[in-house]
Amino acid sequence: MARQKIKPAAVALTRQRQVVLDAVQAGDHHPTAAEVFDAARTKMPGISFATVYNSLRFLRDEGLVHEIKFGDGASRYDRETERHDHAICSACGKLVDFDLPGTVALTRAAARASRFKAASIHLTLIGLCPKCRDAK
Amino acid sequence: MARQKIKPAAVALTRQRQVVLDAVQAGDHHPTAAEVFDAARTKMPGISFATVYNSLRFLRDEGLVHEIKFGDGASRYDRETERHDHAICSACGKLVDFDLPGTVALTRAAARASRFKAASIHLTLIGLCPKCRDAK
DNA sequence: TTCACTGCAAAACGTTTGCAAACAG
DNA sequence: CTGTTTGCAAACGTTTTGCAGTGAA
Repeated sequence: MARQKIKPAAVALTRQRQVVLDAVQAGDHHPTAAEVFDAARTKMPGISFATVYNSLRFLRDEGLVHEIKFGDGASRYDRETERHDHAICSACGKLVDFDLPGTVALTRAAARASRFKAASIHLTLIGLCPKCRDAK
Repeated sequence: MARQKIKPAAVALTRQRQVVLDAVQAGDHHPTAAEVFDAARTKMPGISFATVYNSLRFLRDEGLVHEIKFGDGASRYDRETERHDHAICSACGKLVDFDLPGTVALTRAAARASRFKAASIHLTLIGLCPKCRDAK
């Protein structure tokens, strides 16, 4: 299968993996695997479900995409791979990334309270997105 | 099916639901549904998988237990129903509850950063539990 | 009789895997 | 030729559901 480079010194990706990566990186959509599959299909009609899953796993392991797992069913995939936080709208389900300042101190406080040696911290806010807040 | 009260003015529970509730409340184990099923079976050998699941959903909806969903497979059930945070050991998988002081201010900061109207905030620390930290 | 709950088996869901064929190097 | 990746279908683990039967009021 043909490979292509994205950039010099970047990982070489197969066409399938490139298509999957593009699907995740298009928009700040946080698509599920099924949505990635649909998007990938429009670019490469023959691509299979298994390949999309395998590719997503590969890209996640390579650090090229971020997998977000909330309890609510399917994993979502995020083009943002740096540490960040999430907010979910309880009305419309919208998921947005945001960055909370001061997470270093927060992590230290959480480590103290839990008596764990902290590696990372995940913070999720449940609430109403601006649109749903205004709609009320 | 026989019912029994836990306390005056508390919800009346069927025997099955009581057994499931007991299984969750025994220890700070954070059992999965499958573990609750096993524990419930020792007290009531005939109880079915479906009934355990239905009971857990019922108890969760009634606010008697707390369901914790991390991405890693099965839901865990927590006897602690008040707001609190979780720490997971990346080495042994141990899950502990803890309480971070100052979450009101934290929620406000997260709401500001995300532009959401906050309802609740969930914080999870990944790291090493005391035992695994010492074992290194 | 009425209504909720149980138990069983089957379905549903998201995800992973076994395997043969296709491909790249 | 050798190792990797694909595509298909089938399997997996978790959870829910359809439905007949049981129990409580």
